[in-house]
Amino acid sequence: MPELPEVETIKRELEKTIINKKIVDVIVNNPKVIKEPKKEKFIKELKNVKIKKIIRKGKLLIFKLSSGRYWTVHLKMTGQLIWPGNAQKSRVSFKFFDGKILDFNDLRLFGELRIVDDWRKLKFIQELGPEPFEINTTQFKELLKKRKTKIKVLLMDQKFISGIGNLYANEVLFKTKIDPRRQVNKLSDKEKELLFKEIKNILSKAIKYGGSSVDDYVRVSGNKGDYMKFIKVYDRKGEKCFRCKGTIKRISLGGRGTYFCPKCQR
DNA sequence: AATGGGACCTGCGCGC
DNA sequence: TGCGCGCAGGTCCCAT
Repeated sequence: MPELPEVETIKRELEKTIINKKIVDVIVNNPKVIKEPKKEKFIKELKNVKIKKIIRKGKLLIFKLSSGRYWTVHLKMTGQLIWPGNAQKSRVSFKFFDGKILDFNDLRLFGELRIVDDWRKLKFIQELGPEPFEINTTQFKELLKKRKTKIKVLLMDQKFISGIGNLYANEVLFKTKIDPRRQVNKLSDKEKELLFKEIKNILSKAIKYGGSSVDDYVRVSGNKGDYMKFIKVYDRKGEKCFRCKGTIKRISLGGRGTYFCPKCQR
């Protein structure tokens, strides 16, 4: 599932391929992923404009166009951006002046494409919490104050902090030996500091290795990310804990699969 | 504010 | 072997 490191990887790779290139055609194989404006207008907005800049905010990719408007892409769970593509199994494809194609694939059709005047006005963006890299420890601890929910649910809440999804929430809590069910207000100062440090460490390392290819995520090239080999708990139900030889357990928190070691995560 | 549920989708893996 | 069901998770939305 694409989280901050995966989306950042895609952003960096696309910066090497489509910046300053003109889109000459848009092929829509399934209009469902186009959220605004309607298909015809969407195509018109992208035809004969260049991609000037790529921005990432949380898990959202934003392309600044030469028209001054913005094209946004949310990959949700199964979205992929592939270069060069072929428009064969894509939902929408973008043909550039040199004949090369960027594919937007999305098996489960949850992805969202938009053209907007200003991405900063999107409701999703306005409500988005800060990224871990935009705040310091003091601010992180301040955000946690007065919250009483389970720590794992809060880490995945994009309105609280943006960029962390299910996989990295599980990994960060394993690394810090914190039980995902712990109430936020019961965490010690030391635990909060450690948590914040490891959020940044793990996300940075995942970016360095090009993200984690679980489920459908792949890099722009179609290759898998390399962070897989560092994953300690995600999807390891019933297997031995790498740290204490306990058994990894799977429970549901916030409606999501939660993996942890009940023996060493307290 | 917290919690839990369903909705959106499709392919895969499990159990019978 | 084959079929049907539950599950996967990012986000929104609703009820309590």
